[in-house]
Amino acid sequence: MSVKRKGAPATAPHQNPEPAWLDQILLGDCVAELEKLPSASVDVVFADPPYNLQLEGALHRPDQSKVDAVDDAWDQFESFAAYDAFTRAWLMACRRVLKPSGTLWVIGSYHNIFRVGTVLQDLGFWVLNDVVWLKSNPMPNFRGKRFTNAHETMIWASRDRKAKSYTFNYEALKAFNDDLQMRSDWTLPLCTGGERLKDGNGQKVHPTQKPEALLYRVLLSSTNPGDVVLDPFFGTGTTGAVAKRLGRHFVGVERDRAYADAAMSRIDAVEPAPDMALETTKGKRAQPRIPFGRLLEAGLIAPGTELTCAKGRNTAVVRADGSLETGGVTGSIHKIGAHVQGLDACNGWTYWHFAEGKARRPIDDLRQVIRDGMAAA
Amino acid sequence: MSVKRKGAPATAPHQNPEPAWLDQILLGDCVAELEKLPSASVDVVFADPPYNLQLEGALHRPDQSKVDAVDDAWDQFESFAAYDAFTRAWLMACRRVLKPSGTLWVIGSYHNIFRVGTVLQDLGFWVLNDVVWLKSNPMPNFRGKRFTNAHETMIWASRDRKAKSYTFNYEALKAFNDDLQMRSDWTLPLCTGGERLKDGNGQKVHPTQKPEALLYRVLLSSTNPGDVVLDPFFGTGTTGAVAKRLGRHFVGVERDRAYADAAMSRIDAVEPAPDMALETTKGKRAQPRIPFGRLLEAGLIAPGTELTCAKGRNTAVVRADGSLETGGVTGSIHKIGAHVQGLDACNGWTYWHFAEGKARRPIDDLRQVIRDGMAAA
DNA sequence: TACGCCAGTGAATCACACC
DNA sequence: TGGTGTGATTCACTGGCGT
Repeated sequence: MSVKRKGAPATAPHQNPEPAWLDQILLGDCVAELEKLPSASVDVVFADPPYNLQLEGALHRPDQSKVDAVDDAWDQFESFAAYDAFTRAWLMACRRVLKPSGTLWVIGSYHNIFRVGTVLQDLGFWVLNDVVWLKSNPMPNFRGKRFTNAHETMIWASRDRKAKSYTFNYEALKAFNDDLQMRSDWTLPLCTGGERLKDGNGQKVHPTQKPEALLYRVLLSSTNPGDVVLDPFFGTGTTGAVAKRLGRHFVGVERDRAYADAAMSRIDAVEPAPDMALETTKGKRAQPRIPFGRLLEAGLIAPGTELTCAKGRNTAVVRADGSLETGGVTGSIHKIGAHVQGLDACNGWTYWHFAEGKARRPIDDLRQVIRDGMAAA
Repeated sequence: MSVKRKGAPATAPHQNPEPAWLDQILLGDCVAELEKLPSASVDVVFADPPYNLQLEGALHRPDQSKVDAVDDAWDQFESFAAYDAFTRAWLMACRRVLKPSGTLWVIGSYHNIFRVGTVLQDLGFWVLNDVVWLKSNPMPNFRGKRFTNAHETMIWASRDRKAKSYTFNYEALKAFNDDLQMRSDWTLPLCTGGERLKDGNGQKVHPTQKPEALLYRVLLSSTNPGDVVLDPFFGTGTTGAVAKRLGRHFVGVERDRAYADAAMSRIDAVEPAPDMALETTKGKRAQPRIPFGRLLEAGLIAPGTELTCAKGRNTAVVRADGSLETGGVTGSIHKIGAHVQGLDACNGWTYWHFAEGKARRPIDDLRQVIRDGMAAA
């Protein structure tokens, strides 16, 4: 059973006819549906499996609004063992349909990615890279109990350790990345705004829709035009939409008919236009911010150092966490700079100075040392 | 057997004597050595285990110079199963010596981190975050067959799922990061230059020496001054050096005497930061609790006073016992604050305001008056 | 039309002391 | 041990509405 696409391109009579499952969504359990495909028939797998989040109570923002948690039934597993068994089953099914030179991508978070990586290695896949998706606009940590969970991890692996010449479009990626080798960290925003599929009530159709820019990089790097990309957890079809846009074929498997229907109409609306898309997806690696604490880590300022204003009139002492202390008041370089001047705001980088011999230099000079070091590398 | 440190601070006679293993390097296999430590004796573990790299043949740069790969004997394992058994053994040993409220950090790359993460979850550790170290100056990929491997992954986990109040210096990290909460991606350079330990021939002493900046952030976030940090793969002692600098105790285990010797002289040369500079920013949670009734006792609020929300729309009257009354309903400042807004919860301290002239100020300001008085006394 | 303000929201394993 | 009550806690971005 499958969801048929409309307006599938006609196959020219002199070519091999395309298999019936191409550019389709197979409706059903992914392991069962994959059995219907011939072995060694797809070039790349991209999989976004359930993460097995283990949430307890509801979480509220500081303003008391409720966080819309991912509590769908498809994300519930009884135990790590059950999750491992599930993972093993779908990875084995994917391995069978992958061509020997094929590669596989899986995305996950710390809840599940270690399990997936271990199973995948045990099955004989060979990890080529792990790639981290750095979210430029992640949800904050509302209770102040952990670091902001600001990234997800993708594993990129070949089918076998001795895989024959898997596809990696090194030069294309380098050109894409302003003539620098593409790194294993990709900074991209979440899928929001007009790209996010909404239902008639304005509610999101799928709780974990991935941004097209992510799939764009994945497919650009590891597939060629005309390749077949399998997504065993198709959801609302981001993989299919980007595949079509880039002139790749897709096969999706999805259990939920509502997701599959949304995916199919979404993909039908896609215009293949790779050249234009390249422009919109391309982005420089965001220049990392350098917080004041970085100067302490780098040993450029030691805890206990006294900073002064340019004239030496106001002073403050640097603490290990990068906060300043003066007259019993503590805060960031900016807050304390404002405080000692009786102002609302202050640029601490230019206000505070450190002693160098008899001279005083702004701490901004030290930040420049860090930036120069990063640029030189 | 251990490597003794020089100039260990004398323990004052009236204090509990420090255990003999504190601020020492235990020379030997980490599982065997850890058996000598009492259980529940360390606050945090930082582990940089062997990576299980499986390199075949030598890797050459485009100019044919040989890359100095990590191919030391200690980094070779026969199989994933052997690596998993090794991982299980040292993680179990660490778990025994960890305090119930302790946390553990492990750093690794895609070669081993999935194995480590899985074993750690299976042993009952509870992952709090995975943190990626983004290398600002990674080694390029010379063959052009993969993405530049530009990051490593750290797992931060509590000893148990229901761990009691593990240490996370949220406010300190926020101050460190220019008043934004710290994210799970940290951009830091590799350990190079003067920080990198070299032997008499200018060769690096250890192949995978970690930058002190990385440990600075780890220890600042998850330990307090005086805590004990265990590093079961001590190497050249980055963990010990930063621990000493930040006023934390360390225990190291290292199998290789050359590494241990290099570590000990390195640590002896470290100058600890002054105690005063080790004080870090604390949030309201660290402040003593003041019940609302205390404001009435202190005469800062009189019974019968009318409180309002910030905009003056909702009102309530203070009763002599510190409860509020509005529309016939009575309860605590929090309960009534929630009630008038139709919410489940509310922080009454910030919700309710008192009149001062024409302005309204939150009752939290009055609480601060009491706290300031306590601090002055 | 431009701009400012306010409300809404995103894969989240998000208290703890006290009785 | 569990139940109860206090009260701590958010970043980047989008979209709608009002001036």
